[in-house]
Amino acid sequence: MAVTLKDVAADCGVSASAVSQVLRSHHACRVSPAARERILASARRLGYRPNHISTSLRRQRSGLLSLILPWNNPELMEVMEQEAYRLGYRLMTNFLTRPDLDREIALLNNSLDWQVEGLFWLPYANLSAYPELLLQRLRGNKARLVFMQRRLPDVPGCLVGTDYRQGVRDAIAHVQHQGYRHVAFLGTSLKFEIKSQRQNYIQTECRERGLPCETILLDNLPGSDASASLVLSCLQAIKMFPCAIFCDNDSLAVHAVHALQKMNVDIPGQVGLIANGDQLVLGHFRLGDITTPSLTALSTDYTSQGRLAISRMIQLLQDDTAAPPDVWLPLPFRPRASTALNHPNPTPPAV
Amino acid sequence: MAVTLKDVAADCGVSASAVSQVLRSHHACRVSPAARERILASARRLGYRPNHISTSLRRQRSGLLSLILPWNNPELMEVMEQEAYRLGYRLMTNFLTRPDLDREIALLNNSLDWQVEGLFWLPYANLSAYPELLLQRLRGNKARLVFMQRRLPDVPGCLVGTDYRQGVRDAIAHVQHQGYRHVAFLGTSLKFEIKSQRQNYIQTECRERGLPCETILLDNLPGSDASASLVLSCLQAIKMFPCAIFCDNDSLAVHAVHALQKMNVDIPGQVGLIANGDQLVLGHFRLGDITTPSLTALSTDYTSQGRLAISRMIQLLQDDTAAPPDVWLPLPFRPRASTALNHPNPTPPAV
DNA sequence: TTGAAAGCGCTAACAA
DNA sequence: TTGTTAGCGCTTTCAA
Repeated sequence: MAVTLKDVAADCGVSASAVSQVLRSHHACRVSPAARERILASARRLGYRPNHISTSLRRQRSGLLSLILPWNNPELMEVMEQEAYRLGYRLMTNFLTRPDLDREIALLNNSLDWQVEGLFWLPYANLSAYPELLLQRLRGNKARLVFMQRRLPDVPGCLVGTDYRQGVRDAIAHVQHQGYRHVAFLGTSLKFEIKSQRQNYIQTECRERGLPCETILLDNLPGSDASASLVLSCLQAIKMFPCAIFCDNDSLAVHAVHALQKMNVDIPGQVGLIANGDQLVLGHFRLGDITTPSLTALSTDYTSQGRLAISRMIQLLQDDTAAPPDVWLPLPFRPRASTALNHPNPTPPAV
Repeated sequence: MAVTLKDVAADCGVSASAVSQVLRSHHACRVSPAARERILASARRLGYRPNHISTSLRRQRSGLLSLILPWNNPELMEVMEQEAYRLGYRLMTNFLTRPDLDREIALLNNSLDWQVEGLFWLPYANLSAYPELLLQRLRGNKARLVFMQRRLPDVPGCLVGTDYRQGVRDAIAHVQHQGYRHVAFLGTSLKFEIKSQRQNYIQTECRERGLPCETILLDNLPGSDASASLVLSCLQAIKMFPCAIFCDNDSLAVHAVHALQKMNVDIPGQVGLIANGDQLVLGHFRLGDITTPSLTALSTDYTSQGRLAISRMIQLLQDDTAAPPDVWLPLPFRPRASTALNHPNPTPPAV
């Protein structure tokens, strides 16, 4: 069906190796100009296209990279895919929207089965959760590994992440300065290391600044009707007003807005809201700019992170020697309306 | 480096083909139980994993599918990837956020070079824009084609789309019933067939219902600061109030909300807003539920569309004979606050 | 300057 | 029940 090297060779009466030389070699031209011309003409006329499967097998080099993340991140996907493509690689992307360890493992194995040259990975679980066989493959020096945000111990590779500590510091300083006298952390109770890390940063920062800090953990991932229980948990946990609630992701923040508004709680007067993520939505807008009130947020710069991850990968791929050092990108803090306190002495809402 | 069939064969003293039989054959067990056990044990112990590149080459069957769309659609990607995976295929996804014909062509060719078995594609340009070589490859009966929303003539394949006609009909009926006396279509002036199709539907429907209808086309894609010019175009085009503006995509709708609010135009009192798309955002929310006011919208059901596209592809892959018929999914209309007119005799805004 | 040959890892037909 | 063989399409020595 498809036109192969052999077809081109037969068409212009040379050997397959000559055709391969002319069509695919970047450096040398050990073929006579005349033959060269004939080969190029034949190839064009027949519509020859190289078969990536066979070149990958022969060269032992697939040109594939794989991205595996525990959530759907269009912004990161887009920039990484484009950068990879620009540099001659093809990125296979997989998002695990819900926690699903089996699928995560299957995807990692499948990627490795496809002989990917590199893997971008934000591991959802801890080291012990992954099968030994998989870890062996990962440790075997074949595929390069760039961890996104969180590294697995004892697995070689470098890391590109976002530095939450400074972001949290900025956020807490801001809300204290605005006059909030209480802080609450609103998260999900999933055992996911990064999340508890953020929680710790917030608690530490509040302690140092003498701000009381409550923690509210929701049992299940917020579905579309989780708002009611959410607002109740929020308000019950709040002892002093005005209170600033740090929502551990954008989704929680939107839920909180809806829920608080339904109960006529004044944002930012009685409750201030800080979102973590501030995702790019529709390619143009940050989530925090779309809601009413607009949401004060820690807005992770996934475009930079993605670009950096790719360049780190290229480094790993090019010289086998030293892994480049981990990078932690700064996390911009964006104050918006949801924490612009203008009630010096607010009254607590009637719960 | 990696453990191959040969390694396993050598390890337990049988031939490679025996190992292949035991490890990879689904049907027969022509190998003695004893040998079988030894092989399985060796494979497990050595951590054998099949090389997808070589099996694909040998079997002439890659198990790859490719999705190429002219915009970033996380919802569609997620459902299609999962469905494909469930059915034993691996989906490679590529989004072209900005119009980029060269990249689109390159991605199509690259997918075919990888010997994908099927291609899901929403062509951005018209037939004549694509090189003849590419069209030949697409017409050659190798890779199956499922067009998303829009088909290219003279290229075999089936289609899965959304039926805008009924959706538009519902929307226009709704705004007329709400009391809007004028309609405006707000779109981008990109030459993209689907868009002008929607525009036509709206104009036709308005004509039949005796509603005057203006068209506003923006020259460039809306960037973050396009709002000002946008609102001006809108308001200048409006001759009668209250006016319902049909925004051809979510992004335009959000821009319109911002712009109109900045100019103190009352939504829905003076201007009603209808969004097309109503994308799922953060996996939980529809865009129209996040904004204030909430946006009346035509909300495309990408989850159904994706699932259907995959099942169509499987049909194409399984029997070569007849292409399944095209499908047009119904397009749910969701009235929300942005068209809930409550001013019977509104005054025009001061422009 | 060229072609023959070997082989990447695997599978499937064939022969033993 | 098994091993041998011949490739899939391509690249890269090696010998002519």
